Amino acid sequence: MARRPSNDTGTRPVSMADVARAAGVSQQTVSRVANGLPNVNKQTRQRVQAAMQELGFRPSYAGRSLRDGRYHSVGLCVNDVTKFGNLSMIDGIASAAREHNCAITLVEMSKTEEFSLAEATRRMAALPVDGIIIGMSRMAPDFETFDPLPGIGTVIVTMYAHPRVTTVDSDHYGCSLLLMNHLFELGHEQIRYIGGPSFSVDEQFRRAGWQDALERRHIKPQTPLEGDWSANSGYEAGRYLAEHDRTMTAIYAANDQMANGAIAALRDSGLRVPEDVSVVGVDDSLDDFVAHNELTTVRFDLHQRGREVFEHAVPEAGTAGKTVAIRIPGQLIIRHSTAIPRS
Amino acid sequence: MARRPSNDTGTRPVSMADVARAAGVSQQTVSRVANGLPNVNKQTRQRVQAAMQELGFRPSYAGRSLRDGRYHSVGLCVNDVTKFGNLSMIDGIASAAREHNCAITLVEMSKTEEFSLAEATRRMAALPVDGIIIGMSRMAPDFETFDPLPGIGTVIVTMYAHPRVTTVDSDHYGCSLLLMNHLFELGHEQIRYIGGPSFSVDEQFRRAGWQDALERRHIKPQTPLEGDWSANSGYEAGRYLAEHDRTMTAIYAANDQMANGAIAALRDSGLRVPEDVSVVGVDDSLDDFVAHNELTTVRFDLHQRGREVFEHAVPEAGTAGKTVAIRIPGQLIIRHSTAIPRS
DNA sequence: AGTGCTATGATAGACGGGTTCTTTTGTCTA
DNA sequence: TAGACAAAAGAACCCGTCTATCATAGCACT
Repeated sequence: MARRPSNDTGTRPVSMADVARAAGVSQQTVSRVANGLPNVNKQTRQRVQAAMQELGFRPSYAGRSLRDGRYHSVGLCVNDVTKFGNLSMIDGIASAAREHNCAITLVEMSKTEEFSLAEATRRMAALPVDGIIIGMSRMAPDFETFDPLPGIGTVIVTMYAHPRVTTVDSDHYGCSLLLMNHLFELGHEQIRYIGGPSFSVDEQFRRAGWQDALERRHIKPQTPLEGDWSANSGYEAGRYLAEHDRTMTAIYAANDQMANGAIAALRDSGLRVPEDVSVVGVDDSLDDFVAHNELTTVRFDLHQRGREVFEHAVPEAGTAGKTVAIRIPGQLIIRHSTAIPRS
Repeated sequence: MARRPSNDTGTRPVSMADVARAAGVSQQTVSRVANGLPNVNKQTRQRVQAAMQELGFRPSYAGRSLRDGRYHSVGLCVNDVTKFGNLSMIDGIASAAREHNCAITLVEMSKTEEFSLAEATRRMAALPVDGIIIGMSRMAPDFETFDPLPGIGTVIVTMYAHPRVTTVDSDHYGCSLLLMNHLFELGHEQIRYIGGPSFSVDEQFRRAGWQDALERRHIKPQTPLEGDWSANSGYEAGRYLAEHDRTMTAIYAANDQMANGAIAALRDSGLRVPEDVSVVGVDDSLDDFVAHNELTTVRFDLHQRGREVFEHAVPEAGTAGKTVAIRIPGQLIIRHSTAIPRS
């Protein structure tokens, strides 16, 4: 096979040896100059620096990594970059990584194909990473049986706890309790739920929170509706509820986009928000897209989540070892889509 | 300094030599097994594979990269992951990279600090990348003087052409022409413009397209308004126009989010869309957030852009060399926010 | 017995940066 | 002028993978 040329005339990247030859010194002296070590004659140093400049020397990442066994990058595996959850994950982790002077090696799994933790780990492990982060937005078939690779920190971003892997996530269960308590305090009892697709882990926990909150108050949860996170699916669900449920006083939509659709549907059905029906969502994601955003929602601190994820995947100093499950609480943002129910 | 242990008891990753010792074979046999080469006895192969499994062997990325001189990863530098433009860039490039069995090494520059191409290149070059992609959403101070590093493919994602670097972008100028032609054909002439922040490169080209389209028809462009891409800024601009411009029959907002805000403002001002005023946007980004999205807009093929970017950054086979400037046209999506103007 | 094949080992080298040890050179002092 | 000492520079080797030889043993077939 065509190896890259090892002679001097080819396009092989410039190595320390090349610089040394050009400057008429040994390779170690070049190393000393490159790393700012002492014991180099001032003139020699300048000569070497000039040679570096001229040849366009840049140290080989591979050589350096091979030597010190670190890559200064953390692997992140997601299935679909564009989904709000994944995007916010990338953002949060990117800022945590930058604080540690670290890059992110991003692998997007096929959006269609079945997603297994073993496969994701296998692919990440073949890359230059000091830690592995896997976003598990839907339950992986091998979650229970999965064993992390020894010798490399692994974190799964999910609400599920795992006996052998640290998991971190925003508290998708707790956010429901925050919203439901807010609605309870206003006096709502008949609170319908519009959820995301049922395979979604976030959906499962948000829905469980809604259901548990009702049952704790001995209110029978009405059948939850299933959307696909989009505003249109929220609209359809809202329309259905407006026409079929005369007792409902509030809707909890599992994300802001569906909540926004639901609000439009209610208004198209002649119902006022919040006077007739209160609506809440989750994510606080509407601001850029909707003017005068009035939706009561829960905001997650995604940067904090990113930091937690990063620091458990790449344990800085002896922090390693214990497997934990971290749930980061959200913050209730009360706007004007919720009010005391009509009596 | 504390080197990682080179003995067998430490946490040093498992190497081929370790596997060879455990399986009682030579290192070459392990290599043959690892790479699926022939001429290995079936039983020996199994023994080696068992040893690999037990020790948890995975080939060293550094060692392999050092040898083959390739990293199978492409560097991507953006300033803010969450902005629509950057997100769509990551998405498009991720899918192109996956097709080439390649990862993305993502570096997010500080959102606040000044952004120079030299600095971005310097940081990317120290990472495991076969090519460098820089998203230049605002003009870099050193754009004119910038010289790409020799020996590594470099692509800047921007509308500006560069004499020594290949640049690729969606056609942010042409999209304006598409929309303006659509409005002209309907009979509009007084078309106001709501732009993004003026430092944005996308904004500069979208605005230039609007202005040129008008001037080609000998229509004097009215003062463009400046927003910040958000729906709220679009709302304010729309409100201002509704109150101050009685002759306007159409608004071109430089993205969908502002267009959505502008529509809300027009309706709050008692104007109908599209009967009284037509509104167009760019990006086709509303679908998830707004129910019954009726906005006429331009959609860009972001995956095609990603492919172009990727393939110029990592030229597969002798494609290298020529510096080009690629502009990928958008597609006009006509919905129901545009109509024949009131006479 | 000779030929040809397969399986494996031994050894070495390339790749590039960094560390350690050693040698050379230069300067200062007695 | 000799000895002490520090600065400067070089030589060797390691990290792990892969390949290129060459050697050797074993086996089957003619």
